[in-house]
Amino acid sequence: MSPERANTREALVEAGRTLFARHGYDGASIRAITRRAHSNLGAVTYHFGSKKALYGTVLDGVFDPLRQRLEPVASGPGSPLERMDGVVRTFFSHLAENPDIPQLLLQQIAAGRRAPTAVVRTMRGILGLLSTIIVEGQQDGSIRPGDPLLMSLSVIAQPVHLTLVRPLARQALGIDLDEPSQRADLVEHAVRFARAGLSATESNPS
Amino acid sequence: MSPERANTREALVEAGRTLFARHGYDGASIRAITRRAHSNLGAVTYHFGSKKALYGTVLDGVFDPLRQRLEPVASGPGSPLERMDGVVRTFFSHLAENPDIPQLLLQQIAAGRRAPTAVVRTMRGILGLLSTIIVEGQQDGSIRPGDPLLMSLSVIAQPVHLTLVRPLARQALGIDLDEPSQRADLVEHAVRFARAGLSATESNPS
DNA sequence: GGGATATTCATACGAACGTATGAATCAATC
DNA sequence: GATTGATTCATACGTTCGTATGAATATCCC
Repeated sequence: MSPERANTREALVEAGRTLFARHGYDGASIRAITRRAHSNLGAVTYHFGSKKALYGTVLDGVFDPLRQRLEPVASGPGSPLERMDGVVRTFFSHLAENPDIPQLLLQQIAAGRRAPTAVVRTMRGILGLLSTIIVEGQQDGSIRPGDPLLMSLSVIAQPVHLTLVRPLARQALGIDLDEPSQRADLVEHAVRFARAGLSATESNPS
Repeated sequence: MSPERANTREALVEAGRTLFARHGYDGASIRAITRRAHSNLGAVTYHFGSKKALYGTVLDGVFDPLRQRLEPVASGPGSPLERMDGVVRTFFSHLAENPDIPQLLLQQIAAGRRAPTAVVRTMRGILGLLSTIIVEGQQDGSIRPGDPLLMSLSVIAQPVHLTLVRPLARQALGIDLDEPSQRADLVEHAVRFARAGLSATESNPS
């Protein structure tokens, strides 16, 4: 018997993660998911009760670790700007190591449906971490004034947007941001851009 | 007779724009589109030949005007940084006046399929405009060194990402970025963030 | 006003969808 | 080794999908 058959439930979650990310909730059929998991059409109904329940399980397993990984970086040692650099780098790394995450997030936004709790929880958590750093930096004078929440959104936009737009950039511009050296340049650029966007410089209009 | 019945083709494009934006290509059924256009199931096949052809027509009519509107702003008078501010503001305005655009772009990226020519053309055009400004600013010393293409992507990320993430922000954070005063703050923030991310010195005129 | 053309409309087809059902098979306990 | 519960599997149901077809109706030109 095949080795992965040992845990059908796990195989379904993994196949679901890949296919939900690739084709969205509606676009990923139970037939395709069970086929990819080397399982049977009835397996999703049996193990999860419904397609939607499988989707929720997939999201829980994918989004929570992201927040957990950013947390120590954000509240660790270093100046606010240094910690912010770390968050951006870690964000990039995590998205690169888990390519399904940005896709799932994208599919979720595109669907326009009410976001599952895992997504909301993660978003609140991450923006909270960043806002805390920014407020701290504003207090010690290293970060310029401004709404911490909006600034956090702009910072997050760097790794998220640049990761999401990758396939389009490849097709429209012919640049492959997955290629390691280009990717390193991309991360360095994003860190610098975010830092420049935040840091308090000599003069600032208020 | 109903007044809109005068031009079925137009009504189909409009209904298609709304529903493709709202539900994606696969999610917007011909039945829903023709129903919304107060037309008949066969109308899409008759006027466009296929669903895909209607989709292409919708994208052409939506993306080309964006580039055309940004062009005079980018190549108009003013310093590079000032023109960049103008581009960001104009981008926000255009997205706000045409709420289907970010949705359509999002659906397109989410689908992961090869992007239609209208999308590719618009993306190339806009990034070309921004890169030109940035190169110019780097030559006159007002914009810091760096890959002009990556910098352009980071600038674009501000209006695009902040517009796309709006519904999620409302649900997860309880902030309504559509509300006029909040929206004005958002635009001002994005302009400042982009400028700070680009500018070589801390010079902040006005 | 009548004949040609353009457009609308009702209907049909095969395919794919999520889910339900019940039999077949496996695993563990006694 | 039989029994029991967990899991797998084949199959069926009703719905919706994109497209095709041909009749019905509207529009236009002479």
